Amino acid sequence: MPWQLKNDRQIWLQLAQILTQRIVSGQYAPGVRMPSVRDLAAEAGVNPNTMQRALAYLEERGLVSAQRNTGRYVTQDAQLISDTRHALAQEELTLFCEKMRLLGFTPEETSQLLKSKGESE
Amino acid sequence: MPWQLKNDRQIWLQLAQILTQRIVSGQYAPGVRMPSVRDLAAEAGVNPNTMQRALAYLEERGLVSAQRNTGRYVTQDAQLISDTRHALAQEELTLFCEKMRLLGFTPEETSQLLKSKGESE
DNA sequence: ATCGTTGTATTAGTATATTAATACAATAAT
DNA sequence: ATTATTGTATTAATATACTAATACAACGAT
Repeated sequence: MPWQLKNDRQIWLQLAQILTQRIVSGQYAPGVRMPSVRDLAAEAGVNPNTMQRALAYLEERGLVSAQRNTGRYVTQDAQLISDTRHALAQEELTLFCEKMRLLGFTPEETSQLLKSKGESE
Repeated sequence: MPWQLKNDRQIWLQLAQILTQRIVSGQYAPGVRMPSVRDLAAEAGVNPNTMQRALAYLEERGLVSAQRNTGRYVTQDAQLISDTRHALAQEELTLFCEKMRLLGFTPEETSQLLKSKGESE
């Protein structure tokens, strides 16, 4: 899975989002050890400090915890992961609907467009 | 309509997006004169240079055209406006679906969530 | 005991975004 | 003719993001 970073948003925010996605989607399973800060940074092509900031953000949310010398681990709290997943989905849903509304689409039209897109793939 | 600017993306990009939304949604009708750069900047609480950059972006797309001394006008090309509107909608749609996919939701689940949201409002 | 890896912290340097302060040419209004 | 407003351009200053280069303490592995 590539680290597709754009320059239109702060790098650490994008990193935090990608890391979170990997956790809630199960790509980083509960309880497993994550790659080291330096490895993740190298993989993503960013400075370790920037990756560290992203990881600190996840730590604030309880999604990961750092063991000072052995590494960093994904939380084992499946409920928290699930809650986070659904909260993020709702957030995306709300933002998407608002954008479509501002473009002049009704909720019905938006729903229809999404359905059409799904069927065409 | 407020100018709700965040600091997680470049200001001029946000301004350009809002201005575009106002045009494609008909809030700024085809052919009408827009407020001056300075007025728009004051209204949005940004520097005139920043607003100018956003407007230059719209001008590149042909959505507005500047009459050197009388002001700036929305294009009269209704087709261009319509095309832009649908292109932006498709773009939002694609981005949204991709984000939901990365969160671990299938297209069907995503479609269902959107439908539920619409019905609950 | 030594070495390497871990997370974390600090300081400085660089690049970029935004603001600030003007300036200018063109023209409509007076 | 003068004045005010228009879009546009320029230069400097400031704030912030990111990188770079280290350093340190803790601990497992050898």
